[in-house]
Amino acid sequence: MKNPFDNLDKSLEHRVRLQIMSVLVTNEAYDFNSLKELIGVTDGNLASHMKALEKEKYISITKSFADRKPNTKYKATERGRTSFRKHLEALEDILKQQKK
Amino acid sequence: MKNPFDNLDKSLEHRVRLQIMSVLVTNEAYDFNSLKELIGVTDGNLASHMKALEKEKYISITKSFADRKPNTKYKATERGRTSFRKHLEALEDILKQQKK
DNA sequence: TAAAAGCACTTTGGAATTCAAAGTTAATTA
DNA sequence: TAATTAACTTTGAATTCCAAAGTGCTTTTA
Repeated sequence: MKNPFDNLDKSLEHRVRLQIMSVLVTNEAYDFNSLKELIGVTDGNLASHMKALEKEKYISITKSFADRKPNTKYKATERGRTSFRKHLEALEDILKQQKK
Repeated sequence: MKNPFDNLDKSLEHRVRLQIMSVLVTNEAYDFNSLKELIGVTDGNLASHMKALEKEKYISITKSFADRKPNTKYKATERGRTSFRKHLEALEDILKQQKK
């Protein structure tokens, strides 16, 4: 096995972004405020992490008005799902390596 | 299950330090230069990561002269092993959560 | 014995990352 | 039209990270 540490994804090494992707991969979609509450970060901070993930094309954004309020929904893209899975696989390999 | 993301260890979120601990937990001891080669970092960079781990009391250091050259050996402390294991457990929980 | 070399740092300076807080914009409600 | 709310963007500061240069100690070489 190649060195699994080399397969870690830089964008997903940060705890907050890992958690965001974790939520978006298991949920069809998730909105800004729910994500903010779940993760416990400020709105500005969340927005900037979302921007980083968007830049990587790991997520897509849909803006609308729901209940007459602005509502932003995020989804994981296929690319995002693949990268997330690979990152988890690298983590799994690290775990396996440890148990030997 | 509590939120596994809260159980991640700040000191072990960095790729290099995670790899260092991974090596030290599976090997009785490891010296500076072997670690440096294995991980592929500069000596100064490695030294500063080691210092961070030492500050957390995750590793212990033994200096000596071997083959008439200075030789620094690192070991994982019990505290380091425990923290490392807990970090991996948190990662495992995250992985499990994903597979549900 | 003086100079050179090697190891393991420490220091320095700069770049990148992260964060909270404040400011901004667009749409809606009063 | 003023106030409110969501979802940002900007700002400024703190922290982290890194390579490169410099240092101290010991051994080797000349």
